[in-house]
Amino acid sequence: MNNNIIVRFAPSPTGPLHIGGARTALFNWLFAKNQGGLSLLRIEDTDKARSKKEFEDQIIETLKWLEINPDEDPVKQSLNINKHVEVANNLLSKGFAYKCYCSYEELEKEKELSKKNNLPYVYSGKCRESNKTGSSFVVRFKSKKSGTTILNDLVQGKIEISNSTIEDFVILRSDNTPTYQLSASVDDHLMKISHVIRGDDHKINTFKQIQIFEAMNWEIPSYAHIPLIHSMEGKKLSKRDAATTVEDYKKIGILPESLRNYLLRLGWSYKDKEIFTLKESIELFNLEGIGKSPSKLDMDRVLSINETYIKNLNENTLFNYFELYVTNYKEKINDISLNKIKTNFSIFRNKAKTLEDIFNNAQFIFNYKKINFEKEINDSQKKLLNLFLEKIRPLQDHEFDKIKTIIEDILNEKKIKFKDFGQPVRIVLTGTKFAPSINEIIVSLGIEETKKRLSLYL
RNA sequence: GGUCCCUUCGUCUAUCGGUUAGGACAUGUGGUUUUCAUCCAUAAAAGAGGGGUUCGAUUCCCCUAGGGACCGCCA
Repeated sequence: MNNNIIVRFAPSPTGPLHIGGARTALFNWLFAKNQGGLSLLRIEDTDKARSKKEFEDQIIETLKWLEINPDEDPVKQSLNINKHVEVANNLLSKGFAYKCYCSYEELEKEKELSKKNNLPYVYSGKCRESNKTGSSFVVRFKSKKSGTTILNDLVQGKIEISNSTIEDFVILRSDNTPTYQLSASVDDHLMKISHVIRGDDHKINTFKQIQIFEAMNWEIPSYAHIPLIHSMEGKKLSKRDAATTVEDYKKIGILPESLRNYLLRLGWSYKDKEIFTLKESIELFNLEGIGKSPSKLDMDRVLSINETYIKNLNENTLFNYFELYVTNYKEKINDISLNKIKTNFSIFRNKAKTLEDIFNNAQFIFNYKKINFEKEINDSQKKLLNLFLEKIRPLQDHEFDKIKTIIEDILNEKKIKFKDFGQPVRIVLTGTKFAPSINEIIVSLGIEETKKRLSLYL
């Protein structure tokens, strides 16, 4: 165990876990596992208005589903607020921060003015030197005004920024609560985080947080900013886009290992390898393999990878997934039908891309409806069905192997092709043209049910 | 608008100065098949543009163009 390597995934519980967050969590977790370090989960719930317990639970639950399990119990940032305030006051007394009495209206005016003049808005910092007092104030960090700061990002490489572009950011709100910049810095320090792996959208924040670290004389962690996941339109993924939350994928029957595998290969690669077991991904993952450009979500690829896992997973494991999926997202299947599905599971899984496909493929077992007879079946087909029924009437469930001969006899007798026989039988037995082979249908239904369904039409 | 980042087939990506620029998904075609699917084979498909450096650039540098992120008392 390498105790020097500690990473964290720090979502805010303001919505369900989305796909970008899941990937960040995965990369953090894989990095820690690969390095023999520690992977922690910190719930950033300092925004009281938007944070919800249900989302916190949802995020933890979803990570569990993906088998991205933190090495320690989740930490709630809100429980640490006293420490954050303490640091703010410390900064204040050391002269690294100051009280700002500017009113909301005052700042709005400044913003408007710079917008009008087409200038970038940066807080003027006028309260730094003024002796203004008042009842309401925020605490701002004294950002460096000159020089440049270099961030050696583990993914992006060297990033140099002019300090003057970083404003005196707020670290304590007027209600004396800490802002994100402060809380994140303090907690990263307290939790001894060695590597901060997060989305690219945090890059500017890093320059702010580094200054807090420097002021407090804390050791600065390493940073890795991973490119964002874009929608098909090439924009940052938003709630409006389709399939943005992990739940969206769960709902259509994507397996956790498939989603993990897909997410791993989205923005990271190892040679030509596409399919990674969990063990392999831990062994092979590294920050160097992360690309620099944002990548787009591709549902076709998700489905394709899922199909690979559906085809290759051990049958019991897959059936357990299926059962769980049905209880969570579909109407209950009665025990007899479920058992039929289980004993003939390979029939249904072989033509499925998702668990939902398996469910749909097996529908004819538990959700059989008599079809519009007149429309689909003509008289000669009806005679065929009758003949077939008569021939299989004496059969028992263990005599499936005789069906093949019976069908061959009928084909010879009537001098027809299999298609002419198969089509009506398939429709009558399943209610759809797209179903497994006749043999498989009969085996999965059982002889009695087959007879029953055939006689419905005679 | 300012700051920063990015740019190889439609998509995810390989290439760490010399390759017929490779793979996967999707797509087209053909074959297997008891419908549908699977499976197999095969095809088409890419270095944004312009300058350098170099014997040689997709690869290194610069410019242009395009795209993106950030610019909250949200995180």
